[in-house]
Amino acid sequence: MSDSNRLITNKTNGFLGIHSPIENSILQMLSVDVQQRILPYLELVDMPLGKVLYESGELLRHVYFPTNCIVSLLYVLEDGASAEISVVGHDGLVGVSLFMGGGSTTSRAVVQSSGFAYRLPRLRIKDEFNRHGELMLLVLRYIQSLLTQMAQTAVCNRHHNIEQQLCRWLLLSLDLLKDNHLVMTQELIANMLGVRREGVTEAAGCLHKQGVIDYSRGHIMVTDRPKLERLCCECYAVVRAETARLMS
Amino acid sequence: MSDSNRLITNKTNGFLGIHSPIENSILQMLSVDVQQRILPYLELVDMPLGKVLYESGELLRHVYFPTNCIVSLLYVLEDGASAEISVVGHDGLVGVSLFMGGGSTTSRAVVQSSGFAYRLPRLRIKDEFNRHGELMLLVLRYIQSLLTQMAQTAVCNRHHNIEQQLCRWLLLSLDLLKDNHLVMTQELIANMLGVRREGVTEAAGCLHKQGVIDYSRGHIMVTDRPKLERLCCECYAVVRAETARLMS
DNA sequence: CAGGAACTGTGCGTTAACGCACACAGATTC
DNA sequence: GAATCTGTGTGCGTTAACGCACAGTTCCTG
Repeated sequence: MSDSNRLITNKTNGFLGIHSPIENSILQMLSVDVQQRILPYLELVDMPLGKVLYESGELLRHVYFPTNCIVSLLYVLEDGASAEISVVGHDGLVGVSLFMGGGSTTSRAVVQSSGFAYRLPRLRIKDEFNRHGELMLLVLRYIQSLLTQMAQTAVCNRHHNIEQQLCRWLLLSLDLLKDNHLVMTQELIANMLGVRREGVTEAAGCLHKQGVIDYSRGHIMVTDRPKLERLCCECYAVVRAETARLMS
Repeated sequence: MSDSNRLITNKTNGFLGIHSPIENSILQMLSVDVQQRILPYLELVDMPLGKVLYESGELLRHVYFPTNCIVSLLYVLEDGASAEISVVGHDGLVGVSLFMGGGSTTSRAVVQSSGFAYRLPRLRIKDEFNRHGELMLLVLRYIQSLLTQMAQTAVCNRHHNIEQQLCRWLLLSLDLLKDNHLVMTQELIANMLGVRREGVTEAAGCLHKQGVIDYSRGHIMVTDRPKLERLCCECYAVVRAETARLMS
């Protein structure tokens, strides 16, 4: 893991120059006023694959605004079984429980796709939230979209098969990336979906046969997105529409 | 349904006298100041079994503070399949999306156990929320406990069997009632859990054989709660602990 | 009190996902 | 280029839940 981290850092350092906080939708939607208040405290951080932003029950120290990375919120059971309940990218932020008074959650936040994020110390973001201005309104709306995503995931877990869920997962991830290329093993996807690795292999095989995706050894390319959407259950469209309504 | 509604109303009218807003934890936790502001607009409403407070996508007109009733938040799929993602009683409120700016959610709220609730018109509660005082802080903490409950439900759906989930459901419902008696058919429980009615029948039969519950025709009595907790998956305890931490 | 509705019990065959074991192939290391 | 590691493919038997059909039982209603 440490080797791949170093690799990612080296490879991506070159992009530091083009990075800007406005690559995150929430930061971008703030007025110049607010931006000027928080910009001095924003810190650009590397988000290598597998990095854990916080563990269940742990006090949150920062709120993260992803730019080109993806973060998964995972619930892990005592026996190690897990399930992803939400996925956050440039359209959101990680650490909502800071705003709600809990200071911690029962979930774990893990980087699912490497990249960068801006982060702000706990106290700074709380100060801004406590002005009860734009940031608060935005965050509240974002929390509602989070609720929607979690609820839809719960129903999807219950009623839809692995292939449908894989489609949903691919589409949600794809929306957070610039291209149609995912760096992700089937093993990790299985952890996210809370199913067996073999189940993902089979589902991915089906999608490949139908000409929807290509993949090999930790790389997935979506080659026919429209078809992917047709094969998917309704859950993706519901989440997408509600998120658009709330965050537009 | 209309007949049973009338019956419930008649039976419970006698209790109207002892009803008070402070039977709802959130209303009770508010200072006299806030209470005095909102009390004039609080309306005691009958909550008969099956009453729908709002449908998916519908604009919310009131926020409800249950006293002795239980409300389920259900997600319903296009094909009619459903799953309960949260259950609300005297410890919470129904209609959080009013506070978050959405005005509606993709879920449906249904009375799962008849009783009463106090409700407040949309604009009144928004006014109070916008003072950014106690009510806001309480609501935010409540929203976080809701997030926890939803997430745990999602994981439980994925990894635990029907019997364990039934135990969780029974315990969560029991905590919201004064006694150990539930008025609920296996058919309805199946809808909540998103499983077959026969599956619930089988699980309930197992619990009965083990001396944990008695039931017949829409009535369930929990006779050995400690044992019920032992048979349950961890999900109940996690939710309960986190709710206690947040709302104490 | 007869008829019907609502609720629960039971017994199939079917299916999706599981757990496990192992084979195979691309990538990395020495 | 041999050894090794990581990621993927595959083939079992097993299991939990499903879908369906129907029987039995209690309760309500006319």
